[in-house]
Parts: sequence; structure tokens; C-alpha cells
Amino acid sequence: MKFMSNNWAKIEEKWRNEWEKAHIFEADPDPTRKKFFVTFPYPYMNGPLHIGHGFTATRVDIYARFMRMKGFNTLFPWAWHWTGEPIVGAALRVQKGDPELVKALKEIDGVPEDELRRFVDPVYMANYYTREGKEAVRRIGFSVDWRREFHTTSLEPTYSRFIEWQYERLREKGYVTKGTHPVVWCPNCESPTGDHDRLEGEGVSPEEYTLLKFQYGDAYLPAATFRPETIFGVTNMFINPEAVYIEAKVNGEKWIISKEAAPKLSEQLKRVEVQREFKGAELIGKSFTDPVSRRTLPILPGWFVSPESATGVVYSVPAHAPADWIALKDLVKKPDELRKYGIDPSVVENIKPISLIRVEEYGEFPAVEIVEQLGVKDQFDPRVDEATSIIYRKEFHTGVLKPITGKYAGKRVQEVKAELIEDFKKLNIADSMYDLPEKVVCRCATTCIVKILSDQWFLRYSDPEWKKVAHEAVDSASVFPEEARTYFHDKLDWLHDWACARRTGLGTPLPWSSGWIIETLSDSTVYMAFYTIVKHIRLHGIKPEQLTNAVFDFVFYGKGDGEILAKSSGIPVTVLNGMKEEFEYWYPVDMRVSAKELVPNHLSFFIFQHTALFPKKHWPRGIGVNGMLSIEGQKMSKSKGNFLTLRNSLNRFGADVTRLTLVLGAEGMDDPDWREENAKGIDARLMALQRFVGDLVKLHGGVEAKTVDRWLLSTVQRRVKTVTDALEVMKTRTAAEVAFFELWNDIRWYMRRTEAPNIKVLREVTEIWVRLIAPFTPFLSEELWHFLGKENFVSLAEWPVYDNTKIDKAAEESEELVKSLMEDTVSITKATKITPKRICFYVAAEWKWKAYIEALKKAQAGKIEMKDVMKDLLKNPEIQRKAKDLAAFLSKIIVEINMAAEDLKKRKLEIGVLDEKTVIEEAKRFLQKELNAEISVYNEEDPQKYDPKNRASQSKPYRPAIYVE
RNA sequence: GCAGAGGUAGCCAAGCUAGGUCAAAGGCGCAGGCUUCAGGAGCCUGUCGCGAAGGCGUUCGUGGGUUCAAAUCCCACCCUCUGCACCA
Repeated sequence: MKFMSNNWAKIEEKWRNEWEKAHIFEADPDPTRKKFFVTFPYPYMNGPLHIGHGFTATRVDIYARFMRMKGFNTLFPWAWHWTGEPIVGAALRVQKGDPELVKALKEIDGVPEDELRRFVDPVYMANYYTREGKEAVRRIGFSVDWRREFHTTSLEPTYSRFIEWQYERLREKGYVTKGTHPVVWCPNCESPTGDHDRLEGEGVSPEEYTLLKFQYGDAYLPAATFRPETIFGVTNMFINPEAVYIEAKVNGEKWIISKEAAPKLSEQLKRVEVQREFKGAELIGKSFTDPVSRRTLPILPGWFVSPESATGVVYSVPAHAPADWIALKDLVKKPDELRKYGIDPSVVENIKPISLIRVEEYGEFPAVEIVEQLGVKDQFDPRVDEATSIIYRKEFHTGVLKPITGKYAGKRVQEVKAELIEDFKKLNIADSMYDLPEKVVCRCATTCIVKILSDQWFLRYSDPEWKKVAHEAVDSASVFPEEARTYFHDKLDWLHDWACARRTGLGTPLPWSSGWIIETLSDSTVYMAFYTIVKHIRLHGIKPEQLTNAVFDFVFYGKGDGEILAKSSGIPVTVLNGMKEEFEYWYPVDMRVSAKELVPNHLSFFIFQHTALFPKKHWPRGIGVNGMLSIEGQKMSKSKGNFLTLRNSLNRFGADVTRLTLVLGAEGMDDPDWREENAKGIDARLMALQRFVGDLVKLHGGVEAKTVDRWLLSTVQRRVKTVTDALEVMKTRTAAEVAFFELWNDIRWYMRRTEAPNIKVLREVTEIWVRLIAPFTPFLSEELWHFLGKENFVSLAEWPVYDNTKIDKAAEESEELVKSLMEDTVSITKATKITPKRICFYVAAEWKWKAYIEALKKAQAGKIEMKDVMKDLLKNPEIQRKAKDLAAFLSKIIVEINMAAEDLKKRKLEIGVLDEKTVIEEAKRFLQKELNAEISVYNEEDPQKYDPKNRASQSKPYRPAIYVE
């Protein structure tokens, strides 16, 4: 299974030890240097770190290393998230001996048997994974300052204190409120059932129905609907004659609902006393009164009515509800059934739809039309749902209410819905209840219901004022990639209040209300501030009780008097000031990077809470987002068995290979795909690179500076620029690709081109190269750096600075000339199938260059025509003699120039006349070797030239004529 | 359903925000050659088609349009992926 090549393990261990010995990643405030603070969202410790963590965190580390090399005092801290339910849940499952989990722990996480036994203790489990995780983080070479490591929850009391401070301040500022909230609830577990705790019903969430209270004697028939506006078109009621209904006191009123509805309502803050149970048939044929227009209408049998859904009571609006219309039609066909319930069939036959919504493309009764259009057979036809959804959407978005709806007439359904519900509730003709549109089953096999949690604590992310400030924070930060900015704005708008406390799991208790624990996504929003002070807490053994709110206010807000605080807290004033200065030095966070799945929650909360708790100068400065990693094209999951832990990958491929493979996978919001083949390829590459650089160092060669040398130096500078610019905006893939492959290819070409490479040039280039790859593959780079005889760490070496003066456009063009000459010659030999013995190149005559450059100059202003160029050129007597050839030449050149891009023209003009003859002469031996033929170079006007086929006259600037024989 | 991202040659994947230097970077795979005792090593060449002179033709999800010129801009359509909450 192990794949790692030769010596990676040794190299990696060596440099890791060296780094740790020298403490080079421990960063302390240094007012003389600019700081840079990067963070990675601490990972949740219910399992080992996996390659997905590795992807994001590698990007963070690359950025940290890049900024460090650029001279910033860079801090990259690390911590562990223990808050939440799953660790506790997993421990419980271990205790129960859940075979699936035990298998995964053993086989995927690689937990040894004797450790596994102790996993019944969630804290042990969290500790275990934290230990393992730290080892992986060290091994992959993240440049972390470990003095600031911590984990969350009350098991880290000083952190808990910080969280308490945070929540008390949030509450004071009015960002925390109390309210009620519907959740999917498991009556057995007595807790909310999140998506991943379900056997069935993934993605199903509570939906709110409006209950319209129709009068039935001294009781109410609360009919459930999403479309209360349709009450104006009610014609009858449907009750399932086969289902069991009950009569109950609900908050003191007498309600008739399905048997199943009663327990649901009692979980939704309603007092329900069941008084009597009976078959739905009992109601059929009776009548009820509609509370709006006081009409008396019949109750009809509706077998399609599900007692499982909401109240099991349905009112009928045949004009706008296809299901109702089709149900009525069905009844008309069953007069005998009707008679059985004592209903005169004529009653049903006489029911006429009542239209209340006007909608484009439909007439008075949209439901009737759609039923015909789709050819719906009966109430059990699956197309009923389709018809319903078409009409519902159409009417909701474009429907306008008719005069029959009274005060709502003329308005769009969409606009008045909320208002109408409100009004109806005030008039006590409506109520509401939640229900699940589909069945949800908890992992414990119990069917879930909706429960309304009362006394729930919320963070008021719906607050428009708060949102506004959060938007501002997003706008004031750098966002990489830039496209993610809109994504943030969208999500900030979309977020509503967030229940920030739970009853179970690990965490920090809510300071002001016992029995609540601050929920996991809510205790991880501004903890980066804690990184700045935890070092002091450890160093001076500060106790949690010493960390009073006043102490935090002093450190984070500069509030209060240090001397007084020192007395009250027992923390020496120097330490207090040290913490304050440290916070003020490092804050704000300069860069936080995560996968895009965290944008709608964690990263948005991170922004929200920073704006709530900190002044503008401490708002986040940079946010990076990246895609989600898949494995061999598949979403990574333990159950699929394609779960790759970081440790596993490190064991098999080593740190550098893992890092580079990950980072070459994708950038921006694209999802990277981990492929083992790629990792193997990278391994081979890095090995080759090690050898290649090794060989370069050993080379002997000339020192004469030729065009190729200038070309290489120039090209390398361009690479420096590309890599640097890409890294600045977190385009880590582009940067790695250029630093490794493109630059390598440049050097390779140079080696091929030169017989005796210029060792001074090579040395310069290699030293740049090793530094460019250092953020990506720090271990190998460190090794190579020392191989080059350097005494310092490449991790701390100065990042190569783009040197404009080394750019040599003429040298670049010259090299292009050599390449294209080769290509063209090969193309000719291929087309003619000649095996060349002799090749002649004829460079363009001086007058052609003059004409070419003149044309370029004229073309600066825009399109050029023959006569414009011609006129001026002919003033020159030398050219005048060539007038005939000039016309032919110009006609070709002008078309090309007119088609060329602006910057190309500019570039060519800047270069001026290129001494093609010298360039080709310099490359002659190379061309001879490559083309395997005798090479001659002539100026086209050279009287001595060998040109049997008269090719020479075809030459153009940058396009020497070629003759092959 | 709502929102976001994306469809590029055998595969992965750049380029497309500033249209021309794009038959389209780079990697992988494949084919051929060289080097090597050997090699999951290295080097070179080719990898849309045609071509007896550096050329031509046809490609960048589909169909239209704008332009002297479009993978790149506009419109319509088809398809794929991701998120949608109290949970890490």
C-alpha cells in the first residue's frame, strides 16, 4: 500500500525537526514589522482529519508561507472544535456497539482496538482525534504556531470564559433574543433531528399551514391550507369517511381534527384534550358555515384526504384547486355513494366553482382548465399534483384577486398573503400549525414530528440593521475568488434568526440560562481573537475565573484601567497589557479560508459577529473560499469507503506530494478531485525535480551572456510575476502550475538550446525557482535550498521580487523566432517528405524592416491602407528603387498588421529592428543538431547567397524565408 | 421549487472579467524514437482532418445574433453539480 518514494520521509522529518528546533513559525508581536494573520476554521474532532481538510488548510499554509517570505510577520494558529452533538452521539453508538460505526472507526480511522474501547467516553474520543490530528498537521508541514493551540467547550475553561464574555456582550447589545421555533423532533430521543440523524426524509423541513376555522355547530373544523386567500371560493368541505377523527378542546375551543393531528398540535404549544373519537363518516352530509361570507355549505366524502397530513380537514375550492375540482367530478359519478351518506346527488351536481383569482392565460376557472388540459382521470391520478403545482405557482406569482375578496381585491396573491393571514388570525378565523410534507424517520427508527421549541435563544441574523452592517463588512474585505462576494451577499440576506443554544452535546453553557449549551456554529465565530491571548494564558497560568468580562473588555476594547483590573483579577498589569498589545497587534484577521459549504453558515456568522462585537478596524480583511474535494470523482464518504484520511495520505505519499497534488486539483470555487494517479505522477515529478536541480548545481559551463541567457532571465522574471500575482489572490493552482511546470519547461528548453549553459544564469534562476516552489513543497524546497549551499531556511527566505529591468523583449522575440523557424522547417519537411541535408534561411532585407516598422507606426492610430504607408516610404530614395517589390510586400504586411492585436503591434514597435541574422547564427549549431542538416543564414539581398529556388524574396520581418533540400 | 457554479480536444484542466499573438497552456494517457544492465526514471517527436514548402479545412454543450474578427460579447434552449438551516 505504501507508495512514498525514496527519501521523502527522511527529508520531511529532518526539516520538520529543524523548523521546530528553531521555532521559526512562532510569531510574536513586532511593531517594526507588518503583520499577517491567517486562519483556518478549526476542524471538528469526531474523526480524523481527512484530505478535504488537507486541501483547504494547505491553501491556508501556502498563503501563510508566501506572506512570510514576502516579509510579513505571519501568524498561523490552530485549534480544535469539540462543541456539539456528534462526538457525544458517536461515543454512545460505540457504547451500544454499533457495528457500522465500529467498523468505520477501525478500518477508516485506523483506531486500534485498545483505544476503541475507551471511545465510550466522548472526551477521550475528542482527545484521541485531537492528538492524531495534531500529528497530521505537523507532518504535512503547516507552519503553525503551536503555542496557541486549544480546543473548545467547558473542558477548556479559559476558552469557555471567552465564549461567555462573547455571549454576554452580544446579549447586551441586543443581538440575542428569546423566541419560539419549529423543529423536526424525535419524540423518542427528545431532541431535534438534523438531516444527518435521519433514516428517511433527508432535506424535509417543517411547513406552516394556515388553519381556517369553519364553524360546525359549537365546534370548529380547522381546515389546513397553504392558500388561505381561497376561502372566498370555498364550496364545500372534504372529510375522509374512513379515517378516525376526534373532538377535542384545543386551547379551550372545540375542534374537530384527525386523530393523528392531536399529538402534533400538543407539541406546538397548544393545549389539547381529546374528548371523543369517531369515524369521519359521521360528518359526511352535514353542513358547516364559512366564517367570511356566512354561507352554509355541505361536508362531502373525500377519500383522498390524508389524516396524516395537518388536521385531516380540507376545504374545497374547485375554481382554483385541481384536486378539489376532480374530487367533485368523481362524486358526481357516484350518486349511490352519496346517497349512502344521505346526500342528495343534486347537491353535488349543483356545486359551481367560485372564481376569486384572475390569472393570465386562464379563464374563470383555472383548475377546471388544467384538469382538462392534462387529462387528469380522477382524484388518485398522480397528475393531480402536477396540476396543483402549476396552478399554485401561476396564481401565486401572477394572480390578482377579484372583487369577491373585498379589501384584498386588485392585489397580487403574493403581496397580500401575509397580510391576509394576519387579518384572519386577528379575527380568530385562522390559526396555524406546522407539519412535515414527507415522512421523516429518526436514526432511532422513530417517526418524527414537528415540535415548537419555546424559550429558544436566537441570534438575530434577520435584523435588517445588522444585515446592513454585515454587507458593509463583506464589501470592505478582500474576497477570493471575487465571485464569492455575491455569494456572501446573497447568503447574508437569506439568513434568518439562528437558534444559538441547544440542550445536549458538548460546549459552553449559556451564561445566563442554565440547561442550555451554546450551539456549535455559534461558539466559533470570533474565537480568532482568543488565539492572540491564549499564549499568555498558558505562559502565566491564568485561571478562568481571573478572566472576568472586564478583563476581556480591557484586552479587546481597551476599556478600563489596567492597574485596577490587575488588582481585581490578580493578573499582573504587565500581562494584561501584553495581552492587549498582542490582540491589537494581530487583529484583525487578514485571511480566513474555508470550503464554500461554510459560506451560508460559518463564514457568514463570522462576519456578522465581528461586526457586532468589534469596531470596524477589527473586521475581517480577507476571506478565501474554495471548492469541495471529491475522491476519484466521487463525493468522499465513510460509507462509500472512499474516505482518505490525511494521515493515510501522508503515510503513502508524503507531505510534499500530498500538498502539491491537492493544490493542483483546483482553485476558485471549483471542486478539486483527488486522484491517486495524480499523486503518483506528482511523486515521480518531484523526484525528477530533485535530481534535476541536483544536476544543475553540478554543471560546468560558460559565462558569456548570449541572447538565450537573456531570454531565460527575462522569462523567469515573467514567471515570478505570474506566480506572485496569482498567489496574492489565492489562485494557488495557477501559481503552483506555473512555478512547477512552466518554469521547469523554460529551464529545460534553455538546457536544450545551449551547449554550454551559463552557470551564473542557471544559478540565479535555480535560486529563484526553489523559492517560488517553497510555499507548495516546503520540505523538498528546504532540502534543495541547502543543496544550493544556503545556510538559512528557505521558509524564511525573501520571496523573489519581480525585476522589470531583466525583461528583454527582444531576447524573447528572438527565441520565438528560433522556435517558429524550427516549427516551420519541420512543417515543410513533413509536407514535402524531404529528409533535409541542407537548410537555408534568408532574413528580410533592411528596406522591408523599414517598411514594416513604418506600417506599424501608422497602424498605432488604427487601420492602415496601402497608400498611407506607401506615400511616406517612397520619399526614401533607397526604398524608391524597390517600389515594385514594396507594393507586393506591403499588401501582405498590411493585412497582417490590421488583423494583429494592439499590444502585439505595440510590442513589435518597441523592439524595433530585430537582428535576425545574428540570432539565427547564435542558434545555428542548435538548429543543425535539432534539424540534423547543414544550416546557412543569408540576408535576402546577399549577392553570395545560395538560393536555387528563389525563396529569399519571400522573407518578411519575423518570418525568414526557408529553403530545404 | 429557490439560489449558486459549470459544460473546452481520449481524460483532467487553463483560457473566457479587458474579442484578434487560439488548433486553443499545462498535466495525464496513448504512439514512435533516443538513452539505459535495468527501471513506476530521463530526453525528443506526434496525438482533429487533409496537405509534394511554412498552407488549408473543421472544432470549444445546442441553436441563433452582434462584429472585419468569438471558446471569449448578447439571446434562447439542453444537460451536470452544489447548498437550502438549527447541523458539523
